[in-house]
Amino acid sequence: MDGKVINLKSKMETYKAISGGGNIANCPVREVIQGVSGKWRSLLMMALAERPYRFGELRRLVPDISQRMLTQTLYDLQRDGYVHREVFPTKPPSVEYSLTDLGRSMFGAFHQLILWAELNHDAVRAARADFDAAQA
Amino acid sequence: MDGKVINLKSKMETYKAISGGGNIANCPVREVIQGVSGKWRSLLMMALAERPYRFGELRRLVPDISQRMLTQTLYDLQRDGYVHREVFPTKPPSVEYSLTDLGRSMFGAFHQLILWAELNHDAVRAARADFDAAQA
DNA sequence: TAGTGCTGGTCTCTTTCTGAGACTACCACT
DNA sequence: AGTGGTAGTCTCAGAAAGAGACCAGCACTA
Repeated sequence: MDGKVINLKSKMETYKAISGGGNIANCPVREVIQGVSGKWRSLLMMALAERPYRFGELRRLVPDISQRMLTQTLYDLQRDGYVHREVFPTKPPSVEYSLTDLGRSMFGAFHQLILWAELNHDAVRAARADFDAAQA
Repeated sequence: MDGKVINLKSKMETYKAISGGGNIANCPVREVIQGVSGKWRSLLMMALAERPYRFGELRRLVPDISQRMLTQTLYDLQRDGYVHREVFPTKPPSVEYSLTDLGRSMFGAFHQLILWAELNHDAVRAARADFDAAQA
C-alpha cells in the first residue's frame, strides 16, 4: 500500500465529519468558545464564581492584570451576559461584579476543565520539559 | 450600616478563598487553562479529536487560519503533550497530527464546554444584542 | 485646610502577538 | 518543461495587550 496519500476526495468528508461532531469553521460554538478563551476571562470567571467582587478587589486578587485589561475584560464578560455589574452610590461609588445565571451555567461546564487541569497539570509540565529537552 | 467599605482586612481572606476553591494567580491550573485558551488551540483540538489530520487538511478545514499560525499552534500543542506529530517518508513527505492520550483526556473535559456552547450560544448572542442595544 | 489615600476608571505609549502573503525545496503527473 | 501538491519558513504590517500616568470625588488626618 502506498495508500498514504489521501487527497481531494476527503475534503468534503472531513468537513462533514467535523460539522456533525463538533462544528468548526462557521459556527456559533466556535464564537462562544473563543469568547471564553481570553487570557483573563477564564481567570475572572473563576474569581467571580467564588463570590461577587469589586473592581479594586479583583485588581488585587489578580496582581498581574493591568487596570486597562481588567476594565475591558469585565466589560466584555458583561456584554456576553456572563457578568452583572452593579454600581452602589456609596461615598466613593463602588462597583460590584457578580456572575449572572448564564455565567454560573457556563462556569459549571468550564469547571470540568479546571478539575482536569488540577489533576493533570504535572503531566502537561512533564510533557513540555521532555519536549524542550528533546529539542536541545 | 455603612459597612459597604471592606478594605484591607479582606485581602488575605479573599486570597485564601480563591486559593482553596479554584487557584488563581500563582498556580499550575492557570497555566494549563491558558494553554488551552488560544484562539486556534481549541479549534484544532476539536478537529483532531475527530481523527488524525495532515497539515494541508487542517489548513483547508480551518480556512481562516494562516499557515504561520497553524504551524505554531500545532507546535505548541505538541510541546504541551496534547498532539503527536508523525512524519511519513512518502514521496513528498507528509506529516500527520493526532491526539495523544493526554490530549484525548483533556478534550474529554473540554467537551463539556463545547456541549454547553452548543446549547447556549443563542443565549449568549441574545445577551450581547441586548447589551449593545442598551448602550446605543 | 492641605495632604494622603481610597474609589473606579480613562488615556497614551511601548511591546508583544497575530495575520497575510511571498518564498523554498522536492517530487509526481501532464 | 510547466503545473500543482507536499510542509513549512520568513518578513512585514496591523491588532491586541501591558505599564503606568492621570482624573475626579470623598474621607480621614495632621
